[in-house]
Amino acid sequence: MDVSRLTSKGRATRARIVNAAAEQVRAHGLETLSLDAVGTATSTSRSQLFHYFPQGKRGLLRAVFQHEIAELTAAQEPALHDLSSRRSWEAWRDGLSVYYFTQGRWTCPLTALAAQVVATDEDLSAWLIAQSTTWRQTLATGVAAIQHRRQPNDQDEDLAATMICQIQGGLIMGRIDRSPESLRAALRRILDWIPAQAA
Amino acid sequence: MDVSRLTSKGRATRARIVNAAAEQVRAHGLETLSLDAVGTATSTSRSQLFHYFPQGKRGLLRAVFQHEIAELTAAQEPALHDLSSRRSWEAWRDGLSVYYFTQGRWTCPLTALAAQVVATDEDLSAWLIAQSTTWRQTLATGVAAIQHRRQPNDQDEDLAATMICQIQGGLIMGRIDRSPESLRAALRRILDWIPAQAA
DNA sequence: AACGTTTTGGATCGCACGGTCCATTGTTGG
DNA sequence: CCAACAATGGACCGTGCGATCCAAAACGTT
Repeated sequence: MDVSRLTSKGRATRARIVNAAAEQVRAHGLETLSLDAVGTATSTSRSQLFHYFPQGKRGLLRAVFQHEIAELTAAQEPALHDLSSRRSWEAWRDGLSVYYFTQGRWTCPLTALAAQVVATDEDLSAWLIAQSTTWRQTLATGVAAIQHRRQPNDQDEDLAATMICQIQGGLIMGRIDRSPESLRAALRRILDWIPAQAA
Repeated sequence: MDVSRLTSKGRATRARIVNAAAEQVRAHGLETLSLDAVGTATSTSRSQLFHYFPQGKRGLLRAVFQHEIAELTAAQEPALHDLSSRRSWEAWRDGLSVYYFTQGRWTCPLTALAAQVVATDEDLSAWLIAQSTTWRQTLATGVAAIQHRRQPNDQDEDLAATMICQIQGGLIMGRIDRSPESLRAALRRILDWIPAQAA
């Protein structure tokens, strides 16, 4: 689908579809996402869906993931790209907190969903790997930056990975026992690992 | 299904079905688990499956989860119930390592699967919550024990939760980027958090 | 106004898959 | 040896759902 060829009306419809699909996924997961339901929710017909997403459900799913990850990334800006001070790290963490706790995003197992699709969609899988790698490297750069180093070393990478794992673990455990506490705890202690800023 | 009424032959068939289902889930996830596939793999007919699992797919799934969690628990024994020494903690961690890294269990997102079913099966969900709570409490007791205390306090609980989150995060991230490295790293540093044994 | 393109409606197909049912074969205990 | 019950085979059904297709309406452009 060549998005640039779309009329503004078309773009709006497409966005409506993506939003509705994302909402349904957030609420009920991937398995129960049905094209019919999306159509009903958006008052669009079958042909529209396949018009905007020639790859069908798979294409729609890709759009949903892009949508969600874009929001996750946006929530961390602008701190994410200047993690050289403690204050900046705190801003980053607060951004994440807002993202996860407003509109109940902590129940949205984005990563768990990702773990599902990697088995069935090779392209999407590659894109997701790239995204997660970028995230980790950005954080690692931040860990290096607060120590006045420009290039992250292996230890920084490891620490960045730890932080991400901590968040993801908190998300998924919270999903299981239906409490935001694990995620909250994870975010509470996530800055404990990073070394204090050198004077 | 009253298991005690089963003939030894019947028990064997039932076990075969559960094993095959567990294997398929491990390999391809929940979504694609089909009763036909299980039947083919085990050379059993439709009626057998519904004979042993009157609740159908849902019942089969419950059995699969029980099966998997039993193995996870067994892998941590006997250390899990005497975590009063550093050596014991190491034995525990090594047990987990063996469990996850032999027969490629690190790709089996047990918890991610659990996160899926909690939405659809209330009973199974409750059971899973109980399991995870028990696990956390057992670890918390261990954290208290190595400090010569009998009762875990909130801090011990928190630490136990952290360890579990770390493992789960490592599992799911590894599933996404298709590398056992995150889990390996998580297990490598998991004992760093627990306080040194008092002299 | 006229033509090409985009957007929309909706009927229809095909099929995978969970579940039901009935009949047949095996097994066990009195 | 013979009931009673368990174990097995396999046809059959309903349906949810992704996908295809044929048009028709709306829109923009000259």
